[in-house]
Amino acid sequence: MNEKHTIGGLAQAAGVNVETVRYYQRRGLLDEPAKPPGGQRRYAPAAATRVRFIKRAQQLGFTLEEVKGLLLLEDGQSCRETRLLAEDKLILIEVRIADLSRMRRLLKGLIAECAGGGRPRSCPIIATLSAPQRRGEHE
Amino acid sequence: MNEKHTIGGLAQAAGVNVETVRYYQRRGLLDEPAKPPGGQRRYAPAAATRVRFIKRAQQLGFTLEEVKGLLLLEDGQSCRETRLLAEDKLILIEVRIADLSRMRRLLKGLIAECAGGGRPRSCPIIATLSAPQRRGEHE
DNA sequence: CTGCATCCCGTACCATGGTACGGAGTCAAG
DNA sequence: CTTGACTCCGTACCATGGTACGGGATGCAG
Repeated sequence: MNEKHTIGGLAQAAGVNVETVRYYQRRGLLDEPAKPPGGQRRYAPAAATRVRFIKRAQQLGFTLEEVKGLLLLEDGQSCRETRLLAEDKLILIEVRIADLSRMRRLLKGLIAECAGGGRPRSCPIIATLSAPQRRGEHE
Repeated sequence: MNEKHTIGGLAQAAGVNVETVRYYQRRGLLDEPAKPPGGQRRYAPAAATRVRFIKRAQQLGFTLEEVKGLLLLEDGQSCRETRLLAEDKLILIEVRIADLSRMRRLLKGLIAECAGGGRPRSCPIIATLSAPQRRGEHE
């Protein structure tokens, strides 16, 4: 069961569409194993791992280009530049978390107010969130 | 300076392209003020606020359709259904935060390991992140 | 060795979130 | 009242991240 996959097997193992695998190959996120003369390609189990990683990273909001960068972390031999890359991504993630946390706080407040007494005044979320765009917060 | 804007002024005030404003109108996220017979539309300052809100929400990972939902929080008179909507969005945000937090933890670990001694073994991030996709975590 | 499932590969199409273009109308200064 | 900037509106185009399609080759079961 842990043998080398055909593209279909890989796709299934990784939980994606065959076309998606091909697409990742075209995009350079996954390399295409050499085709045995007049035959079909075979993928090592690691390929499935890689595809799953791509999917996870995407769910966290990275674009395929960014994921490509993340994948250098695995491929690159150079741990040094690799670490810098990871640090960049970390900052990116932290900014996103901070933004979302702010949004969460605001939403919670809104919900509490709404739940409070059903007062007829308009929910304050918009006014709050779109205030003069405090600089340096998520840019 | 706080007068009603033309579409260009609105776009500038909100920090977006004129075409984007039109696009939001087409998408129903912003309503188009009536055009005075044979003239040009004028937008209340609140429109800029709204556009800024849309942009912020997008940066937090909401699609325009979702933002449309969020905007009902402002538009809708009904605080009750509005609250339910907000609660849904809150859950969505919390899931995203949880995912990102996991990613952050992993990246931090990776960076620490890399920084540790420059050992030549491959960075463990990929293996870790793409582990058998523990179910119930971010689905 | 026949037949069905897959693979291969190129090309086309899709949704989302815009951006660009072009011709006609309008507004405001000089 | 001319000129230049802007508006209006429809339509076209763009990038991203895929998905679908179709014809020929291949693989594997019976």
